[in-house]
Amino acid sequence: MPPPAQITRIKAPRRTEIRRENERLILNAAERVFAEAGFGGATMQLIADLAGLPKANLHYYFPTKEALYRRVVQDIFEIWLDAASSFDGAEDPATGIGGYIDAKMEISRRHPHGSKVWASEVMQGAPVIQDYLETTLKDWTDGRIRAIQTWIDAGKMAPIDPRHLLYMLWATTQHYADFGHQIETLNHGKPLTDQQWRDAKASVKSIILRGIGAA
Amino acid sequence: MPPPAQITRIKAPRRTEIRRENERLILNAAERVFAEAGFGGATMQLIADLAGLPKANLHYYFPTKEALYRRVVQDIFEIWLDAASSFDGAEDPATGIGGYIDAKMEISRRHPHGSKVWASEVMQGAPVIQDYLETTLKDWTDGRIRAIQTWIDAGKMAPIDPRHLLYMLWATTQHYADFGHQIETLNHGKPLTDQQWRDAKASVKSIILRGIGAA
DNA sequence: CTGGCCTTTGACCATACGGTCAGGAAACGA
DNA sequence: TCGTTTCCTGACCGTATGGTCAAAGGCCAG
Repeated sequence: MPPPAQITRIKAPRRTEIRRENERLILNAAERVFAEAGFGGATMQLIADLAGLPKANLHYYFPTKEALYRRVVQDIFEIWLDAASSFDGAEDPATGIGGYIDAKMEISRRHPHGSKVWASEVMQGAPVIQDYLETTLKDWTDGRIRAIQTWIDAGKMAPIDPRHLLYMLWATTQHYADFGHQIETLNHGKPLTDQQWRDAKASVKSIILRGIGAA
Repeated sequence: MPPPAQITRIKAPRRTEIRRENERLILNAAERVFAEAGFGGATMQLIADLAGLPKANLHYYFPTKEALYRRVVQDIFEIWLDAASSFDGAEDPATGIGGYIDAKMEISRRHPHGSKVWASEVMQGAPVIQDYLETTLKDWTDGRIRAIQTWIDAGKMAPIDPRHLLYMLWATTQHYADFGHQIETLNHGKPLTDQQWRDAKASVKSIILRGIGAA
């Protein structure tokens, strides 16, 4: 019979510094490798090398490759959902949707690997995050559809099907991350400059806002 | 020294019926498996099972997994480029771009697996078709940009950056294939009906054509 | 200093994968 | 029918991968 260890255990985790640091290291490496090789093509050895840790150490922090992958996808999903704040509380579609486009374009720029992992996961039928699609994403989507419908009913924008508008917003903004390599190739092999990113945002906003009659 | 066999060899391939049929079988299976598992996650065994052939038979027609994959990607690229015909010879943007949207949406519907394979390939840095991006795709893109610019100069549409317009067209239309699973999940788990596909096409065309001032 | 926990890691294992090959079966022209 | 080419396939092989483990190393409270 062990002594009453609960008292000690109940305390906040004692020394999470090393753990936090190493998990961050591993997750960063994993995000990149999963994005560049897909789940099936990624190897724990590759992730370990990129993180600068021995492979066995990865399994100390994440029991399986699947667990690590799941965590990467979840992290991205969080970031992605947070962009919704731009949407909420906006009086008119130009502000709400324009802000959403800006936010999602910024995510595509800052987290291109994450976006790719997400895209791969969904393309393959969402084997690990199907439940998220059915619950969180569905609720989120329903909410925004209602918001858009309110704008339409108030005559603030044209009567567009809100669902297809959302798909267009997702597709267009994420394209700059997921197909960044193609865009870079068509840009003389160079990444977009600050100015080019501004142009991209402006072009997207211009077309869509005018397209929904909210310009 | 062998007898002069060249005379026989020079003839058109004698019996291609079986070969053609089996290659088609294999390519169809491969397209699906590569789409659903990615290159790294796909196995020759899986493709063989889906094609209804023993694994060794695949290697008779396609020497390596890479060769098979390359062929799948090339086939998709062909189909994808052919949609350009809608673009060409159109007098005004509504016809040209509208037709292009219709054509690409139809491809997303008919070849969702191919679109996914293409997307994965590009997302992973186009390791096998980088040369296509730099040559064929670049030329194709430059040509369409000129066509769009002509429309702009003729006052037939608003002065949008043609490049970003193209990206939006690609992103939006391919989204219905690449993220088809997500769309299906948000559609009560059911694939889009004929009517819903018509609505999707109409919505996309409506927003974009109005967005570029060509409605 | 010391005891206990967290962390690290090289060595190891079972499995699954891409690919090979030899020998046989069809298919076809003559 | 015969000879030649194409096609088929079970058995096999080397390798790489995800994961395990036990022993060592480090860190901190008491």
